[in-house]
Parts: sequence; structure tokens; C-alpha cells
Amino acid sequence: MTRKSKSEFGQSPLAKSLAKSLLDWYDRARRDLPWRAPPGAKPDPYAVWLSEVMLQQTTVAAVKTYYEKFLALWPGVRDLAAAPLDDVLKAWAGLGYYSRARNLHACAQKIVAEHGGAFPAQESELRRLPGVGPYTAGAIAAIAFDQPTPAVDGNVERVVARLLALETPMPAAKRAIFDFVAAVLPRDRPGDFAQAMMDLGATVCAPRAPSCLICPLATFCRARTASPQDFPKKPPKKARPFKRGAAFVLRRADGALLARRRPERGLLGGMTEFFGSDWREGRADDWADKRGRERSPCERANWRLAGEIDHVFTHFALRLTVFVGAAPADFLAPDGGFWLAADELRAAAFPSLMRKVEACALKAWGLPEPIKPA
DNA sequence: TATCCGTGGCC
DNA sequence: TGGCCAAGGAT
Repeated sequence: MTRKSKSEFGQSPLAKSLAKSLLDWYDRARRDLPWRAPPGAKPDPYAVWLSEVMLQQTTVAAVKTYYEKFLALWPGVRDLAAAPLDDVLKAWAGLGYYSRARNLHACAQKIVAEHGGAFPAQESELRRLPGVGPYTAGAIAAIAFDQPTPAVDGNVERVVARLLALETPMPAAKRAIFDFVAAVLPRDRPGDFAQAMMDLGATVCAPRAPSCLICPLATFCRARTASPQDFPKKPPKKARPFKRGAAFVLRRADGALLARRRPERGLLGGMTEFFGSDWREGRADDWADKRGRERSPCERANWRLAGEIDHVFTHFALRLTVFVGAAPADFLAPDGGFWLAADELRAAAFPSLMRKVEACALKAWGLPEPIKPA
């Protein structure tokens, strides 16, 4: 959905001058990234899409290894569409925001089923794909298909908010920022313009300590002479609740661990976890008394305390008390539970939280901690 | 519009 | 039990 914009900036000599300054800088200073086509080469829409989804609210440094892994496992969209969802979740484990992995898989299948295996070039069509929102649709259209479509992410919001010294706080300022980008983006190199804005935001117009002295847009920037780090204006954040819970790691004689699958929706949806209590704010240590123990997956495991682990999610912090136990020889996995063999643990769909629990349990047993997965 | 949804690095 | 931030999307 493109908005009509009649900014006095559009088509103006000033707008053209700004775009030229940015593109000249980009030709000198562009980052070399694994998913980025060399200058002049045609980008692979699959690679652009995959990288853009991974980069949603995620740093470039964190994405790189995952991107390479995914491309090696599934070189094209048909390969990804044909893969079992569980394999995709295992490969995504540790990257966070797991609904992205589920939407990624669903999107690949939709591309194959409804688009003949080729990504559509129009922003309006891209927008209909699962996991593809306003930003990602604009980014794919611009970068992969060179469409003159705004791609407004956090970097661009910051750059524009400073250029205009926008007093309107986020997210109310989104409309004005979108309109500005729509008016300024050049018709000849819209893909490079989109990437240049993001590179500028990532390397020069950084959130704190922006490098205004080397900024190619400094002469256009209203905030430069004031305090650029104060833009964009943002509302204060809510306090983060603190929750507690317990995790029970049950080990079989052959080294297998008891696990289960989390519900498909919600927090860590579809991922693998150890058994445990629910997580509640301000709860007492009620899993340590007799009734609490009865909620463990096995009453005859001689549970003992392994330790505590801390983890911080976006909207709450969590402290988990970890118990370890040994499964009796005749113990059968309860409903919803399954055994993860020792040689399956490294490839399991454990989120980072559960990797912490696992490490805590292994330490309590005196077992060596595995090297970080490749 | 506001809330939910991960993780790791940096200050 | 810090706070902030990162190429946002779904509901």
C-alpha cells in the first residue's frame, strides 16, 4: 500500500542532490555482506528474502552464520518448501523470534504452490506472503527487483528523523518518514538507495555517537547542529516483569534426555524444551515441596538441585531452578514427551533458554559441556 | 494502537 | 532481576 505523497521535497533539486550524495557514498563505502550481490550483478530474490526475514530485529553479526547454513541446506526456495518444518526449526534454533521460521517455511510453500517457485516483483503481492510485512515487502521489491518502493526499517527511521529533526515521537512519525523516503528515492537506483540508507544508519548515523563528521548527508541534516542522538523521539519503555519457574532434566542410563514440544503458537512456539513448571511472576519455590515434585515428569527420579539459570526475553525476565534426575529402568516417557538420544542433542530444536538449562544439567552431572554448535 | 514475540552484544 | 539496541510482523 503506497501512500500518495506530495512533498515539496520530491523531484526538487534538493532531493536529487541528497540521493546523489548518498549513492556516491554507497559506491565507496558499501558493506560487503554475504547476501548482497556484487555491484552491477542481479540479486537472487530468494537470497534477498531469506536475509531480510533473518534480519528482522536481528543483528547482521548474528544472522551471518545462520544465513550461510540455510543457503547450504536449502539453496533454493523449492528446497526449503520441501523440507520438514522441524528441520527448519532446528536450523533456526538460537536465532529467536521463532514465528519467523514458521512463516518462512509457509512462505516458501506458498511461493511454490501459488507463484510457480518465483517471488513476485510487486510490493503489493509480496505483502500477502506470510512473514512479509510493510518493510520486508518494500525491501524485496527495491533490492531484488529494483522497484521504486520505500523500504523503511529502524535505520531509515533514525536517519530521516534526524535529517528532519522530527519532534513527533515514534511510532506516530512513521507516516511522515515514509512520505519523505517516497519523495526522495531516485527512480534510477532504488535498490541501491534502500541499501545505502540502511548502511548509513548502521555505520554512520548510528543510534549513539553518530559520525556526523564523515556523513555524506551532513549538509542536509537539521539535527546535526543540535543533538542528533536525541532523534527519533521514543516513548518510555514499560518495566520488565520477573518470573520464576522450574525445569526438570531427566536422564536415561544411555544418556538420552526427556523432552517435549512446546505449543505451536506463542512463546518459543513449536520449539523443543525440557519438562517444567509454568512461569509465574512473584511465585514461591513451590516446585521444591512435595506437591511441586509431583508435577515433575517422574516421581522416582531422585531429583536434586542442579542450579539456577537466568534468561531475558523481550517482555519479561526469567529465573529457572534446574533439577536433574535419573530415570528408573522401567520408566516410560509420559504423554507428549520423547527421548532425545545423546547424539541427537546437538541438532535439537532447543531455544537458547533450553541450551542454558541443558548446560546447567550437564555440569551438575559432571559431564563435559559440548562445544558451541557450528 | 498496543502488545506479544528472542537473543546477544555493548555501555 | 540493568538498559538499550538490531534490516519487524502478527494480532
